[in-house]
Amino acid sequence: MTTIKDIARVAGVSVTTVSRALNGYSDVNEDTRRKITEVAKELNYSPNSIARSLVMKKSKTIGLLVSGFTKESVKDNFIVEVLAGINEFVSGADYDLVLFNTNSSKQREKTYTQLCRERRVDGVIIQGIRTDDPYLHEVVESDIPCVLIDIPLESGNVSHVTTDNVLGAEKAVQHLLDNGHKNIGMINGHEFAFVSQQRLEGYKNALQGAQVELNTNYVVNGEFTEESGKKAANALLTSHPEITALFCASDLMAIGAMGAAKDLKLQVPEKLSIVGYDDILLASYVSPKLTTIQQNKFQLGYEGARLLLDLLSNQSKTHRMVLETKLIKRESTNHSNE
Amino acid sequence: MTTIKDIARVAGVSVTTVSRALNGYSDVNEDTRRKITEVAKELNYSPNSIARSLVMKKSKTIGLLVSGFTKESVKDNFIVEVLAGINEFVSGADYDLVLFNTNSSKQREKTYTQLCRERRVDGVIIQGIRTDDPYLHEVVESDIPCVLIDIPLESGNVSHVTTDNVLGAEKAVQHLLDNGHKNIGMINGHEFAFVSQQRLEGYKNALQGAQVELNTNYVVNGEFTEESGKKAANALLTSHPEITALFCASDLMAIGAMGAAKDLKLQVPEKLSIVGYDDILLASYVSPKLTTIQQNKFQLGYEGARLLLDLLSNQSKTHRMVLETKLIKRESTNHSNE
DNA sequence: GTGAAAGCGCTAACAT
DNA sequence: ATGTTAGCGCTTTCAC
Repeated sequence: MTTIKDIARVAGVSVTTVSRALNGYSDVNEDTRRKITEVAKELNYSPNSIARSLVMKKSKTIGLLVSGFTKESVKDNFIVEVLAGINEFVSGADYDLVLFNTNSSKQREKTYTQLCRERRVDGVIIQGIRTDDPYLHEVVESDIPCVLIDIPLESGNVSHVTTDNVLGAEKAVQHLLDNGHKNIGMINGHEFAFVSQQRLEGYKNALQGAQVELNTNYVVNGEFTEESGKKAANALLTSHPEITALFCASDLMAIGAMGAAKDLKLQVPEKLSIVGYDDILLASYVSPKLTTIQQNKFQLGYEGARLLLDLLSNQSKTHRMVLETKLIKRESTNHSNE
Repeated sequence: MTTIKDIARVAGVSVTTVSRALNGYSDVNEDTRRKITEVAKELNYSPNSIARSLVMKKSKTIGLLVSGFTKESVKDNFIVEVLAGINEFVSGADYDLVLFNTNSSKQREKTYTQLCRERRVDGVIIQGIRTDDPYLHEVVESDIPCVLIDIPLESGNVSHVTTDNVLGAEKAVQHLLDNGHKNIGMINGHEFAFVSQQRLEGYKNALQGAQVELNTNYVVNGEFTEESGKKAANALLTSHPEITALFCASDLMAIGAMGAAKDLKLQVPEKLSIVGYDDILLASYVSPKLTTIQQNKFQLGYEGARLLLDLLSNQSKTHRMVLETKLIKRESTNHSNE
């Protein structure tokens, strides 16, 4: 591997000059620069970013802490889409991404903070980590600049991006109410996700706005997965046959609920309306196609990356970004027959 | 940020001793080691992997060159699953992954080789790159250890992992033949993927084995996408109404073909049998559910990572790994009515 | 406009 | 068992 030292020798100049020439400084003679560039090409030189990082104390990398690159959780393409958004923004800014092994099958010995500090990432984007994860709080409270996705925390060096979950859930339930439904069940996610609380709040808001009394038995928790949604729906529909509509806090759970309805011989949407949340790819492929609340996952990643880079350049105007959601009416909801 | 120098000062030893103590060398007094570990913890020390990489000339990172983290190509979860497999294997071996910006929207100025050399990745895994990509050949011919996924090239420092595409395609077509189909069309991928050639070969083999004459007009190319599959199927079925079965080189194209069949009022599987390739998530959610050739994407990534680490440790027994595929019979294929 | 020298944080001979 | 020293490849004062 050739170094600037080699170039310096061949070009007959000092390493300082080589460094400056290659980095485009203005105080170097154009002839010298040309010569140096030429020699660099000749020797097939590649700058050593590691050496540079060491002296500059910046690695030009941003860490990615996602739980979900496991075999199981591939079903919602949520992560990939967010990643695509991050990648898109970051690639314009000459940063690379390092993917941390959050979900090692081996016993995890290092905390997220350690991971970040050892690799000397300039910042980190965190997604899909449960709020009861102790490592999460450690990294948030550390001095590492971080952006949280769907976790509403802020401070000097932490920003977050999320969608308006309260309003999103409200839209979903309002849509059901508009269709004449009164007995509306909710299948929420687990309690260790902020979005769960928020979507529950939206559910309550909508009912209240329509003067429909809240029946707490109508709300059950799943785990955001298809299987858990199916189980929850089954339990709910069996014990409360008067329910004519279901709002699910994720599309995957909604799809599970559709399965439960099928088992119970409840036609969707004739006998049971279902609205999901997320608008994952699957939503428009299942039949009936799922009515859902769309959130722009790509944008979530894109804006998250933007917030982080703002943080890194100290030009952070805001530490918080809330994106809009949209109701996508498809085939799984219908007028109530009651 | 505290350094081993700080630790050395506080503990009253030299930096060498600190280094050796922290790295678990045996030639250090246990009392000294205890003292040093203690001070390290006290000072909240994190080793600087960048400094270490510089001197060790190993970065303990492996690069990931995938084309497909774009907004559009999120549909098949192929990439994520492979990634999950890579991540799983690599995490057991204390390597981190760096994701390169292959598909920058900005004009790409650096070749893959440059990307890898600058970051000093120890090796690279390449996936989803078209065979006509000039950068691909450059990196393969470079001295960077690399593993190719679904690109059958080998040399001293390049291995590859793939599935048995010839046999896979053969199984698919054989299944159709077994069901009495004679006029079997094929929607292949584009010519810049090795798998396309191989699957075509499998198609031909199966026909030949059944003494069915090859009609080259029955084979058309798509782009592996749903839209292209739809278009290709439409053209094929319109110009050759005698076709009763379709073998598609990807599930996405098969789903597109199902759309085309619907438009043409051809019932699947009653009037038209369709078999796909990949077994992506969508395959079991569309209706009718898609009969397809399953390939284990997770394993593809897992074994790819293994091959790379073998390469890096010079213990590479083999540079080639071919995984088996499996026919998954679902609802999109049926006996021919002819 | 260019160079000499110091130093980023670490490891690894080579002493002792 | 521990310390001294050099050096990985680069950037950056500071001097000329």
